[in-house]
Amino acid sequence: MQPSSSRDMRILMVLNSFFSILTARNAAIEQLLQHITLYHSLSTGIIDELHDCFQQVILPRNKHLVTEGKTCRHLYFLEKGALRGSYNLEGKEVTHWFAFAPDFVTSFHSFITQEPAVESIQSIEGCILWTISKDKLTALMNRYHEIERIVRIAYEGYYIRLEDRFVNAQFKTAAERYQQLLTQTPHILERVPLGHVASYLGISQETLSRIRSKR
Amino acid sequence: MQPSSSRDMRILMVLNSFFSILTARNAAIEQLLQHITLYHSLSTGIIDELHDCFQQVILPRNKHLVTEGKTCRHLYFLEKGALRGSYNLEGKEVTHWFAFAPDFVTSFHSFITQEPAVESIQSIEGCILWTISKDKLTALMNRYHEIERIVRIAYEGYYIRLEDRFVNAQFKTAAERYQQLLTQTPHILERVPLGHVASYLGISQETLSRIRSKR
DNA sequence: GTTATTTTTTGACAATTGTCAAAAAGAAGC
DNA sequence: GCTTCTTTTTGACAATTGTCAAAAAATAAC
Repeated sequence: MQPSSSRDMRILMVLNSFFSILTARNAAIEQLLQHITLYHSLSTGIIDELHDCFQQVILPRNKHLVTEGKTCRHLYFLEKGALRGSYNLEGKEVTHWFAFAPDFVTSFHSFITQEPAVESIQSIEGCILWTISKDKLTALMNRYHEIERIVRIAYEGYYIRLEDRFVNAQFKTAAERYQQLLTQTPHILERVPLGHVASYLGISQETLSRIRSKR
Repeated sequence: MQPSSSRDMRILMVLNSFFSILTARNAAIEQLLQHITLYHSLSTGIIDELHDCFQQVILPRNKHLVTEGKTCRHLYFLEKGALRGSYNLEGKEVTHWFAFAPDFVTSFHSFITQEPAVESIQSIEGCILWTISKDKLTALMNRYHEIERIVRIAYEGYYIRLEDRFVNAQFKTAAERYQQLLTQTPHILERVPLGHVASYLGISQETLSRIRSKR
């Protein structure tokens, strides 16, 4: 038995986990920064501010991030994992979107209007998120034209994405929508149970099952 | 016969029409400015710039503003009249939105990405519009944080509007969608032929007719 | 490996909505 | 007024999709 070695070992483990948290933290916010850079370059002053404004959130599987009826005061960056936004429609819970890392997520209607959310957001995998309050984001946008621009550009992208889904929902048949899912976002099928995919496509689970069996 | 009086008359008429154009022009851009103010207040320097950047367009009834396949390089403010955005879906032309003055209009996908438009925009009434090119708008956004902000806020509003329509298209029945049209946007029925309203609601004209007759 | 639990598929039938064709109603031109 | 053109409604039938119930398959728990 070697007490000192055992003690060293424990210290090392503690230090190790400490550093891994730190480095994980840094690596993580780096991912957020890198994602933002896709929209627009960032000046160094702003990078420091962003470090201060975003906080990490760990969300286990099948937990609520946003609950129907409560006002959503935060924007989230999904670094790892997957989420779904769902509606309560006459007692039935329907999925209307999925988010996969890396992406920004919130209950947009509630976040924008600051009215109670009509949708819920819950994790379908264990998630790592970074969150910023609406107040802080607004302050950042007031102070930095650059941030306002990033948010504007982000909205453009989210608008187009939504428009595409609207046109599909309105004018395409169930089979066509499934076909498009297969070609454009096949990863959804690999990470989400079919029941959720069905309501995401706006059809019943049985119909989706039959569409799938026909080829 | 009184030549001088007649000449005076002619001069007066010319002057009159000149002034009426000017005042009409001013009144019109005032409407645009006032509409923008709903999003955010404007400082005086910017107001002058906006006068220079926007140009008036008169569009008679049933004319194209944006044509499928051409890239849309302009944003429009609809001061008077009504427009519809339509898709060519396997030979059939379907309406996916209406715009009524006052509102901003463009083929968003094309305007944002600068790819060829998949939709057309045409007037369903005689229209007065004010147009600004994407280049000029970008320049304005670069120069004025304020303009960037207005655009960002505008996108928020348009996003919410679209989200609402998406949820309806995806999760509500034809009758429910018609009912919502009746309560939320009844003016559409008064200004648009039923065939267009039907595809706007994502149903056939015959089905819409039957829904209407049932109450 | 066996047992529970969850997810997916299948069958039978009903409801909704679409399609095609024709009639009726309304608006516009003369 | 009458005629022409457009818009809206109606009828008959087909196609699509939903609902309920049960079986089969897959996954998780022990």
